[in-house]
Amino acid sequence: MEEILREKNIKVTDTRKEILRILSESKSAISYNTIQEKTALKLDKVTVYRTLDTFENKGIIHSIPSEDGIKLYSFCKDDCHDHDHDDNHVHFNCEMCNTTVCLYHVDIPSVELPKGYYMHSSKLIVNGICPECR
Amino acid sequence: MEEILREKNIKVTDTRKEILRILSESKSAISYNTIQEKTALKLDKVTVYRTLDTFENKGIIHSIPSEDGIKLYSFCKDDCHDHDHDDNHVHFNCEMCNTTVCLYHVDIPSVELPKGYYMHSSKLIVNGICPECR
DNA sequence: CTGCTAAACGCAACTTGGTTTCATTAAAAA
DNA sequence: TTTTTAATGAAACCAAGTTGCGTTTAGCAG
Ligand SMILES: [Mn+2]
Ligand SMILES: [Mn+2]
Ligand SMILES: [Zn+2]
Ligand SMILES: [Zn+2]
Repeated sequence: MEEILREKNIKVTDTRKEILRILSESKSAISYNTIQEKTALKLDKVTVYRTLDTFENKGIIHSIPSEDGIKLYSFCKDDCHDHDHDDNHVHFNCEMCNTTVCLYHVDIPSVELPKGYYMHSSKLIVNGICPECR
Repeated sequence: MEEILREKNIKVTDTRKEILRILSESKSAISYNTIQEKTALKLDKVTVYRTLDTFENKGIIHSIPSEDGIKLYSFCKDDCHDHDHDDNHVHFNCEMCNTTVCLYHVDIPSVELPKGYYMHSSKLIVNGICPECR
């Protein structure tokens, strides 16, 4: 776990290790609030948000906007580098349990855009019912 | 314009006509703030938000979450009814001019989900460069 | 091991998009 | 024209996230 931080050349601190641990143990993408719920430590709000920003910029995690506008965070599985994420997988949001998971193995299909439009990236969020809630 | 309101069985008011006018004249999806910028009337914040909610619930407009978390609103072109939108088109966000447009003619492709997942709806947002900014 | 320094932290205060409450007004049906 | 019900508007509120700034500390050099 600490190795991830060392690899990315950022200082190893308790807060960072803790947030990394929580993220790594989570099966779904989680919010700032969930991180606070899951920790026994006293984590400062600003530090948590800054840590998440750092992780995202370093390509350790990526963020997904939830249905209600708040940001969810999830580990990057593929090779993501500084500011260069490779996360073109589909996200699934369950309408029952209201969790969002990364479907790392489901790629976003390419679409035919009208003339003149050029794609850099895309996000596909599928809403429905997850296996657990079925 | 007023006819839309009558059809949906909601009262015809100046605020509603104005917001409807601004939305109908806009080429891209717009935010609450843009509505305030484009009106000469003094529109109350609460009323505007409530109006947008009403319009969305009635199937007159639909909302798209922008990159930075705020809600954008755009006319529904197809047959949308109360709480039953039929807006499975792609949205395009231009990274240069930072506008989001509905690509009404580009359908969201279907994806093969892992076993146990059931889809109700999906949202696909493509980021890139629009024709004007090319 | 001991400084040194840039990076990280932490508190308070702030910003912002959006909502709640509740009293007042007005559209439109009777 | 009256009545009813939906819509409005002002104030206060809320929650997610940010800014400013002084303090601490990880990790490197000596
Ligand atoms: Mn993901
Ligand atoms: Mn649209
Ligand atoms: Zn579920
Ligand atoms: Zn553009």
